[in-house]
Amino acid sequence: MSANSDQVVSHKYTASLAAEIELKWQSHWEDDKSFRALNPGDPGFSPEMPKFYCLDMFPYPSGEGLHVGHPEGYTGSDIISRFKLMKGCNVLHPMGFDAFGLPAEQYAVATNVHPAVTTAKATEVFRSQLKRFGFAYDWSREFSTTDPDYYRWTQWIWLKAYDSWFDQELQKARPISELVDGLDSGDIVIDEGPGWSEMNQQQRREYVDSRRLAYLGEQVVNWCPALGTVLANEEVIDGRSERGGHPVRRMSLRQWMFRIREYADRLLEDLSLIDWPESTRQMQTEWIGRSEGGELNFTLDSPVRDIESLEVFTTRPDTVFGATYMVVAPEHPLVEALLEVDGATDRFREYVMQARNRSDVDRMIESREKTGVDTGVFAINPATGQPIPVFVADYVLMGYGTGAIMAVPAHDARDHEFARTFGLDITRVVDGPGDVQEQAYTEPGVAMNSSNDDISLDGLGTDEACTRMLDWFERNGKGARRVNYRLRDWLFSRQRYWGEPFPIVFDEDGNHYPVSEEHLPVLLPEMDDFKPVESDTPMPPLGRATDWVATTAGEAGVSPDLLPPDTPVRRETNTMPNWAGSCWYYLRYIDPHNQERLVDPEAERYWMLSNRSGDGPSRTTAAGEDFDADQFHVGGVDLYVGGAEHAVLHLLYARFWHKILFDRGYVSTPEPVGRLFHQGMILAFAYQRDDKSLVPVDQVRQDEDESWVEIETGREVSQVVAKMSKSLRNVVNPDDVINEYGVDTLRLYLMYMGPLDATKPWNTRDIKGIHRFLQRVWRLAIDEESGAIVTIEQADEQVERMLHATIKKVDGDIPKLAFNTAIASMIELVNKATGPGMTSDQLSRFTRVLAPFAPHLAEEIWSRIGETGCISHAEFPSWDETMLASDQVEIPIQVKGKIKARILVASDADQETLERLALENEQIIAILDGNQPRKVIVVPGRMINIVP
RNA sequence: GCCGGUGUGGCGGAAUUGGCAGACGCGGUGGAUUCAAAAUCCACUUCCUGGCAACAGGAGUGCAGGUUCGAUUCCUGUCACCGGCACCA
Repeated sequence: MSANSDQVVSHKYTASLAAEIELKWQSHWEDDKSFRALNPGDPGFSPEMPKFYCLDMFPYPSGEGLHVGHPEGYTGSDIISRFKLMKGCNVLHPMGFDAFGLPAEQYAVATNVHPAVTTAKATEVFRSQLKRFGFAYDWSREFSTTDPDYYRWTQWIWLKAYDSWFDQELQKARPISELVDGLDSGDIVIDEGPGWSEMNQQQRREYVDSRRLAYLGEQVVNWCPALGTVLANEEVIDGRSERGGHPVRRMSLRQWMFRIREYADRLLEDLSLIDWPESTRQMQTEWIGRSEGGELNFTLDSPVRDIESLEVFTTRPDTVFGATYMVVAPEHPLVEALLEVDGATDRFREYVMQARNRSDVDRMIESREKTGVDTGVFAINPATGQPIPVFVADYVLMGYGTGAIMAVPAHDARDHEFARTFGLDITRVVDGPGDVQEQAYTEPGVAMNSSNDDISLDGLGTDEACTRMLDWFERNGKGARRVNYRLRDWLFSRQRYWGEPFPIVFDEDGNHYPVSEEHLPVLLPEMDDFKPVESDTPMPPLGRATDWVATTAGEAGVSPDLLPPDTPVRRETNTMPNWAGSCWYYLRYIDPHNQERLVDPEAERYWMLSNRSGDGPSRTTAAGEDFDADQFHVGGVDLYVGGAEHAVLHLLYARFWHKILFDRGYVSTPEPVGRLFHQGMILAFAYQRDDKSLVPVDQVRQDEDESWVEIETGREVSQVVAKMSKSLRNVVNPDDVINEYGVDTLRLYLMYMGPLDATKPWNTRDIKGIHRFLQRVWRLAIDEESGAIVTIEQADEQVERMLHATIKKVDGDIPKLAFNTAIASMIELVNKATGPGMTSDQLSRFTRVLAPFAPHLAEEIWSRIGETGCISHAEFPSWDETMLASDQVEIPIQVKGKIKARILVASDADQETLERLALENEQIIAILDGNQPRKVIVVPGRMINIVP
C-alpha cells in the first residue's frame, strides 16, 4: 500500500490527463484569439508577412455527427496551417458549414421539423466536435451557406451571371448592358435571323435573354419522382440519382440553366496551369470532352415537311466516302416531322414511342444490342452522291453533337454492329489489317476508295485526309470545321424547399425581372409543409407559399425602372441546387461580415493573389490580358484539401463561377485554387465468408492462432477491407477514440496510418503505438510519479545530432503532406532520447517540431519547461547541416550486385581509397581467388560493386 | 470496353536521381522489473535450408521477360484489386 500506485498514475499521460491538457489549451487559444487571421487594415496587420490560405472542404452537417474521414483531411490541413504560422506566415484557415440540401429536407417531409431546426442542431454538434480537435481555425469567420447574410451573396453572384453574356471573340463574360450597347451601335451583329434593328421590343428582350449566362431553357431534364426534383446530368449515375439511387425519368421542363459550355475551352486550358492531382485534371478534361471535327450537311432526297437536310458531327470526315447510312436520335426533329406526316409505318411509330418513354434505367439495364427502325427516308452522301437510308436508333443521343450521325460501319464499332444487325453495306475507305466485314477498323490509316470527280483522298493519311475533306466541304458550303463538347449546360433549378431562392420574378406574360441588389436576400418563406406538390408536372414546395409567390414588383424589390411597383408578379418557386453555396464560400471567408460587398477587394487581393517568387505552386499561366501571369500564380487558395469524390462536380462548378467573377472584375485570379489535395478514404476491416458474403465485425472473434472465426457457425472467415457501414458495424466514431486516448493521439494516428492521399484501413489496434509514443514524449519532460520536470543538463551528442536530422526531415515532409514519415522520424528521435533524456533546450526545439501534429501536448510541455507564448506562433526550429554529417560510414561491398562484405570508412573517403579498401578486404580476396576484377564501380558514400 | 491508380513481411506502411529492401508502428518471441500482473524498459522478429549456437547458404517488392555493374524504382507483356467514364459519333 505504501508504494502508492495511484501516485504513479497521477502524472501519467492518460486519456484523462490528455483531455485536461487539451481542453485547457483549447480555451486558452480561444480566449487569446490565437488563430485569428488579420486582414489588411485590421489593427496589428503586418503587410510584410507572406500569406497562406489553407482551406478545407467544409462539411455538410448531417445528423450522424463527424465521421473519421472528416478529421483526416482537416488534421492534414491543420498541420500545414500551424507549420506555416511557425514559419512566419499570415495564415487563413477557416471553417464553415454547407447546410442547404436534401437530407434535412427529406427529414422535414417525414417529420415536419423545419430544416432550419434540424440543420442548426446538426451544425451545433459538428462545431463542438470540430472544436474538440483543437484545429487552428479562425472561428470568427465561420458561417453557414444557409445564413441569409451568406446566401444574399450567392443570389448576388447569380444575378451577376444573369447580367452577363459571353463574348466569344474576347472569350470572356461582359455585362448585358454592353451587349445591348453593342447591338444598338451596330458593333455587335446578330448572325442569324432578323437583325437587332428589325426586332420589336419583345423580340429584343427574348434575344438578350437568350444570351445570358444564367438563362431559362426549355430542357429535357432528369426528373426523379422519388426525390420530387430534377437532377443535373452529373447527379444521375446509370439512370439513377446520385443520392439515394432512385430511378430517374426524362421529361421536358423550363429551368434555369448556366451557360457553362461557353467556358469549356478556358476550363480545359487552365487545368494545365494549376497544381492539382493528375487524376482530377484528367477527369475534368474527360468531362469537358472536347473533340475537333466537322459539321457536315447531308441533303435529303426529298424534304420531310420543312426539313431538307441533316447536319451531322464527325471527328472522322476522312471516312465520309464510307458512310453507307445515317442515324437520327428518337428525339430528333426529323422524327418529329415524320410522325406528323402520313406514311410513317406503325413499326416506326412504335419504336420511337418506346425509345422515348424508356427511362434511362431501362436503357442501361437492357443489353447493348443495337435496335432501330428504317425511317424510309433517304439522304445523299455528299461525297459519293449515292442515296443512303436514314434510320432512327437510340444508340444516337440527342444530347451530343446534332443528334444525327453519318454511319461508317467499316470504321466505327457501333455503326458496324448496327450494320450487321440490319444487313447494311460496309464499305472500306481506310486501309488497314483485318476484314472490315467482320470487324470495324477504327485506327487511323491510309485512305482508299475515297474519290469522286472533284476530290480524292486516296493514299492520304488520316490527318491529311480529314483536312482535305473539311476544306472540300467548306469550299462547297456543305459543312464547316467545328469543335464539340461533351459538357452540357448546367441545370441549376431544383424543386426543393431547402435551397437558395432565385432573386427573380415573372410578370403575367412570363417575362422575368431580377430583384435589385439592394433588396437581397430574397428570404425563404416560412412553411410548415415541405412535401413537393402533387402534380402532373413537377411542382416545387415553394408553390405552397402562395402569399409569398404572388406579390408585386415593388414588394419583391424589382427596380421601378424595369417594372412599375404595383405590377403583380410571381416569384420563382424553384431553388438553387446544393452546389450553389459551395461554389464561392472560399471567397466569403476572406471577408465574412462585409455588408457592402461579397468580399472587400483589398482583402481579396491579399489572400488570393500569390507572388510567384513565393514558395507556392510553381505553375504559371499563359498571360491573359487581365492577369499578370509572370508575377502571380493563377490560383488563389494556396492549399485546398478534400475528397476526390468532388473531382468533377464541385470543383468544376467552383472554377466556372470563379471565372465569371474574374471576368466581371470581382476577383483577381483566373482560378480559385492553386494547389489541390485529396485525402484518401478511410476504410475498415470486415470479414468475408467463403461465398464472399460479409459478416458484421461483432459476429467474429479471433482464435488463438490469429485466424478469424464467425462466432455463430465456427467457420473461418477472411479479413478484408471494406467501406465503413452501419450494417457491418465497423463505423468508427471519433468521439470514442478521443475518450479513450485523447485527441492528440487521434490526430497523430490519422496522420500515421499511411500517405494522406492513400485509401487505407482503420486499425484500432495500431492506435496504441501512437499513444505510447506520446507517453514517451511526456516522460522525456515529466516525471510520472512527481509531475516534476526531468530535463537533463548536458545534451547527449547523438540525441542532438538526431534532433537536427528530425527537424530537417519534418521541415521537408510537411509541405509535401508526407506526415506519416515525418512522424516516424519523430518516433525514432524519441526512442533514441528515451534513456539519455533531453535538455530543456532540446525539448524546446522538439516540442516545436511536434506542435503542428500534437499541438496540445506540445503546448503543455512547452509551457512547463518555462517557454512563454503560444507554441504555434513560436519559430519553427532550424537545423545545422554540419550536425548531420557523421565521421564514419558503413559501405557495402557487392560482387556482381550481391552484398558480400561491409567496411567502415571515413564518410569523405574518395573513389580510389574505397576501391583499394574493397580489394584489400579478406572476404573479397577470397571470392576473387587471385583473379583481377574486370570492373569496380564505386559510388562514394554509398556502395562498391565488383565485377569479377 | 476505355482511361487512371495501386500491388513490398503475419498486418499498416518506409525506401531522394537506378545504389545496403523491409525505416517507423502494430502483432509476436525472449529478457529485465514485480510476490504476481498491468505498465515500463531492453533485445530479437522477411521467408526457406543447415546448425545447440554464433553463423553459413539460398530466395525475395503481383507474375513472365528485358535494359544495367546494380532494378521496389526504367522498358515490354501479363494478372489482380480499387477509382472514374461508359453507345460522346
